[in-house]
Amino acid sequence: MSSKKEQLIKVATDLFSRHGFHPVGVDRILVEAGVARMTLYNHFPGKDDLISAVLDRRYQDIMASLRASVEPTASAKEQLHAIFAWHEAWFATPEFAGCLFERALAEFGTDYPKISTIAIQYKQTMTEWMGDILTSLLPEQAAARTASILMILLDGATIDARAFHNPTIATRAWNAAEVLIDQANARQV
Amino acid sequence: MSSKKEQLIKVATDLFSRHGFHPVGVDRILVEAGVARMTLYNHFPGKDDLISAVLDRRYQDIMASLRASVEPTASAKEQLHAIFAWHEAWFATPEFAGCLFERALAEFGTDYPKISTIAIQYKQTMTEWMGDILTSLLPEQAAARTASILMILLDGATIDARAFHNPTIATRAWNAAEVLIDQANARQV
DNA sequence: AATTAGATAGAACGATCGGTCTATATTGTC
DNA sequence: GACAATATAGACCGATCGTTCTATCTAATT
Repeated sequence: MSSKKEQLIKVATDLFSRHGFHPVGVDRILVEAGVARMTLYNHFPGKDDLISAVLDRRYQDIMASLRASVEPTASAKEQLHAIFAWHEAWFATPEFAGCLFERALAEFGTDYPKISTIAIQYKQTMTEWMGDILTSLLPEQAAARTASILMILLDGATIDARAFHNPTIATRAWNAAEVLIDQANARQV
Repeated sequence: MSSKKEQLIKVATDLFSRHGFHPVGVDRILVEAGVARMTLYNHFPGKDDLISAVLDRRYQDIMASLRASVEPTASAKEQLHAIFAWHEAWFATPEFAGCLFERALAEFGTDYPKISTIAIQYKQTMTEWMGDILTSLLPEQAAARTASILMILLDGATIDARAFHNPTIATRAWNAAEVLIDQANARQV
């Protein structure tokens, strides 16, 4: 894989994260990456596709990092707790600026499938994953239902952590998640 | 108040909601509003201030609509349920495109105080309001803690409702909220 | 009827946008 | 050392950006 292409994705990810997708022009990416104009357009048909590549890379990085932080032999609740803890650590990161998928969705809406598809897929993958973990505790339907609530909690926590500059919101979200899991579990016995 | 100014705010709100803040140029707003260029700049120093005005208006409209949908004599849970029900109705609206405050925050970050302040204030007002309602059920600290969870649920539900085109997520969020309120209430007795 | 404030159309500003083209230079492979 | 692929700098494209200016016109107030 070309190192120039890697460099472009890396720099673009950083700039988009810091300033958003629309405000960052192609020129700025080129200068900051130290890459010639045509090199970008040889690797990507256009800016849209660079954004797609950035989101795609981000998707793979995040999922790998998340999966690495979850011990597969641990209990369901421990696994889910690890996911929430991963988010708290992320929120505390100095470069944290919200979820790039959410922001892409916010800027482009669902009208640009090339961009919005990845954002939605991320959400679905996360929900399904948590649903799978929950099947060891709950029947399938309840697991799916609870997983979608956990996703709401994660998304809401991510939003509020950025708005309030408060990483500990993840802990609060996990406390709520634990109550909901226990309650779903108790009800089902 | 000038009808032209009103017209500008109204049309800008519509366009920003549909396409985002950056992609909508001043020209487009002018054409769609049927207003001359200088009329806009006589009412607003610049596009930023028009965005501010749009968010400010939105803030007042939403709060008024929300407050009108909540029966002040009802029980705490009924009042909170009304807030969630309001969101569900909103999600089901054909023009629903996420929360404009969230999207402003996503596009501009916290670097533009003129814009981000209103978005954050909205979140704070909502959280405090729900906290106030909860004080009839819970001690002050528990009320504040629970309110911030309810805010997370509302924000997460708003995000996911747009991403999944699924208004019923509000009901799911309310079910979770009810469990959490009851649990906080039971623990405290 | 005179005055004043607000709105009008439209040209123009410099800056930036995403994208194309060309011609030269560098690189890695056989 | 030859060859093919990749990267380079930089001019250039038309379009759009937010904003300013001028000069005319309309509407309300006195």
